Amino acid sequence: MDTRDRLIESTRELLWERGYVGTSPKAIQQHAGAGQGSMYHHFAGKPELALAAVERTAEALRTQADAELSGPGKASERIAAYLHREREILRGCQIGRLTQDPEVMGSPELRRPVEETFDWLRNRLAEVITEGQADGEFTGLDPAATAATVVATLQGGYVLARASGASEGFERAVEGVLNLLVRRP
Amino acid sequence: MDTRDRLIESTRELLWERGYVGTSPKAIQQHAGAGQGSMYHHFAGKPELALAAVERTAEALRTQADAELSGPGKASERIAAYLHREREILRGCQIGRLTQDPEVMGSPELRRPVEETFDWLRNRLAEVITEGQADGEFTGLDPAATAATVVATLQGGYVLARASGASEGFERAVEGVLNLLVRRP
DNA sequence: GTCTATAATCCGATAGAC
DNA sequence: GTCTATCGGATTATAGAC
Repeated sequence: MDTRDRLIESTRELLWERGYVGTSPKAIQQHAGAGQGSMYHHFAGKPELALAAVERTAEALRTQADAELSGPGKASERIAAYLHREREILRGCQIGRLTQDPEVMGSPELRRPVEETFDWLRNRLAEVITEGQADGEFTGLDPAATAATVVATLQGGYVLARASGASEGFERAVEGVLNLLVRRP
Repeated sequence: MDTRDRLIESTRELLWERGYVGTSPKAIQQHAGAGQGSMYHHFAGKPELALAAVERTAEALRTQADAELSGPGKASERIAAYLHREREILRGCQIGRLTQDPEVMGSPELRRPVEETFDWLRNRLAEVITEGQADGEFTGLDPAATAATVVATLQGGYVLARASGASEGFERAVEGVLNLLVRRP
């Protein structure tokens, strides 16, 4: 991994941990083992570096999600697999946390990959729900609204877990939405 | 409103907008129309002022939520009223946003009111769900898990709305979870 | 490409006059 | 109580040597 790559990876890590406002160029340089001159040779400044990091993270998240959602099994099984995927729950969502950052949301460039990621995820989940309905699952549900609920449960599950410092809140929320989706009396 | 109060209210506003890391004492002073000496006369520093602000916000949130959840109507109607309450959706949740702040979560004092707020809300919602089950609603659902899902949907709804810069994502998520809860075929 | 030096500004806080 | 002055350190760069 060359210096440019280490800078991007360090930025991804620090954005996840501390957000954009809380991440300084100096901290990135130290984490990457690079000097100031090196960072400013590869990137014009903090915003450009953050954009490279966010875009890489967004693509990784999409790839991971699609692996579960386009895998084998019934629609409900694929959604359950996605929700139960191994996650670093207490660290939160790498993309979702950026929505709390005023400087990210205030920059159209930095915000675009965040918006696109959630748009993609909601659409993909709605497709899977529609596929399930063709098999007799999820009867009577609106795919778009239900997809939004599933994504929101995930994002909110991270909030509950971080609030209590334990993953239990996340797991309860996921258990609850799966019961609502699948075990419909 | 005296100076001390204006400092607390300004801190509440800025914590909501920019979080703890993104809020400087200087910004608080300017927002409150107070000088440095004035702020440091009333509070030992930024952490003490933030604690006063967070505690006041937590209590306000609890009071608001309890007004809907302990109001008139069936359990499902009270939950719907709570979810449909007027909110400044694009500004996000004043308490939930703090879970993304590493310095808040790293301070046991600042984190306690955040954790207590979510504990209280989950418990209160679980009680309401249990009341509904006594009336034949929510059959077959686990109250604790379902309560976690409802709270997570709200918190995640804010994330979806902020990601797209429009409240539609929030409203979809709420619509989806209410359909799952109430219109159970 | 990477390094060190330098700089203007801001940060969180203290001191002391009024 | 509130104000201004001041502080040491961090931030976000730029300049220029190597």
